[in-house]
Amino acid sequence: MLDIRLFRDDLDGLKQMLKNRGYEYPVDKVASLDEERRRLLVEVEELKAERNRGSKEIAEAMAKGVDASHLRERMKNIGVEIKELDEKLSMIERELKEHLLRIPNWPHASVPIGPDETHNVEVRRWGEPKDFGFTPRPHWEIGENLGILDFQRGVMLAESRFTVLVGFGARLGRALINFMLDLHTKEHGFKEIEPPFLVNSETMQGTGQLPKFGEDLYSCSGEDLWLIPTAEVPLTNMHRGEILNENVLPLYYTAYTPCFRREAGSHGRDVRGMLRQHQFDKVELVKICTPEKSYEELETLTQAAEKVLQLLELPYRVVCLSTGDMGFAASKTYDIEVWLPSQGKYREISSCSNCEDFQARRMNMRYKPSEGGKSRFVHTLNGSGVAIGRCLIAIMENYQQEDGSFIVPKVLRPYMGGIEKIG
RNA sequence: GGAGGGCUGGCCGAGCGGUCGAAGGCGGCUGACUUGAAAUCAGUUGAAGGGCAACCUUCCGGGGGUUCGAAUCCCUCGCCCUCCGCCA
Repeated sequence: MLDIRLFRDDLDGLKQMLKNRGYEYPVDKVASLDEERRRLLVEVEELKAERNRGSKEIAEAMAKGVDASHLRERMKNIGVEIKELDEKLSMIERELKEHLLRIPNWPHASVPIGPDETHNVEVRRWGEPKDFGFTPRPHWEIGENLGILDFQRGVMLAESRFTVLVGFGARLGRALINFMLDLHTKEHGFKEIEPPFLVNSETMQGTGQLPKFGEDLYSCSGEDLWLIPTAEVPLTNMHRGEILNENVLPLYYTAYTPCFRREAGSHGRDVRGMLRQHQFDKVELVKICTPEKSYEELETLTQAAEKVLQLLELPYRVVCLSTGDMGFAASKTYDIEVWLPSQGKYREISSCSNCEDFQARRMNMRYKPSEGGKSRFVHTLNGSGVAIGRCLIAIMENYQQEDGSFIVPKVLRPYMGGIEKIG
């Protein structure tokens, strides 16, 4: 949620910002609603002040035994007026809030301006794509041949975009989860959390999934519960509505959770294999910090995610998303893209964002500065550290051998009972 | 699912329909004492919105109602606790 003051002070800047993001929004309407709101507020507050004075007078008159019926009559009329204005006001406030909840975050000045992913800027590369000496197979071939990925049964049990991991496939997934959680808790200072996988709509609104993106979520019929599309949702909402002491900041949280996404807008994309699933595992990283530190924290958050790929010895690159490619809640996002030999492309495996105070404002999550003064909104950041399924794909493809087997990365072997090769 | 009890400021906790944003305590902050700290004493300390400001308004789980006036009375929803039932 943006600060309503932006609609008063920088309406033109706001319009340009939305244009950069490829959004259309009637911001003039929002600005005039805000004006209307303030006009009504002044009006109704004056009446309330009068009623408060009048009520006090009535109390005093009654104490003295003086008749106050004429005053009561007048206050009664004012009461009716107040009620009407209050109703009008709360309608406008609801409408205003509804608008604010649907307007995306303001990108940071350092974000490249452009309509889509073609304007993303590569920041750095790590590792060298391997020269195989044979045509590398896609992960679905490797996985099916080894009997560790079962796509048919995924469809049979659920529907398309569900996969069953079998035997060493399942075990490798579990190894990756443990490896990543150990790394982030032991080396990067994150606290491990196991949050609910279903959350209520207020929580979904806090991070920005609702009200605008409900069609991307799975919900439970007859209950106000939604399946989380990422652990970012429960982790970031951990302190919703709280005023934190500055000395507890920054907070670093990590969690393994499954993630559930309808993938409503991606029919026909990545249908083959398990690159894009309705359910996938992920280890997530979340930071809650002061505004002064958040961009520094974004760099170290991204580096923490990169460390996973470095230890797994998977080639990757980091790109800074352009205004048109960024998510709704983000001010700045780095995507980490891992090399997929079968596609000859780098593909997203992690997305690290600074949301500044956009989510904090929705969640009303603030901190009390140590040096005193008014409480301020915290900044929130999140990043995948990293997606398990896509990591599994990257390992199978980058470590594949000509005979159809693949090598287990060294750092994972302790988690795999010492197994060095699958197949 | 059944029965009962509760929800008040950062935390704990009192509160008669009017002078209650709310006693008291803890915590925080400031000062005194101290070489410093602790202890002690004194003072101070909620949030949001509107306004240049003085100031005004709102907030006692959410919503609604009664009333000139609601933390206080009524209705409703939510959550928490205790007991019973069921259960990994």
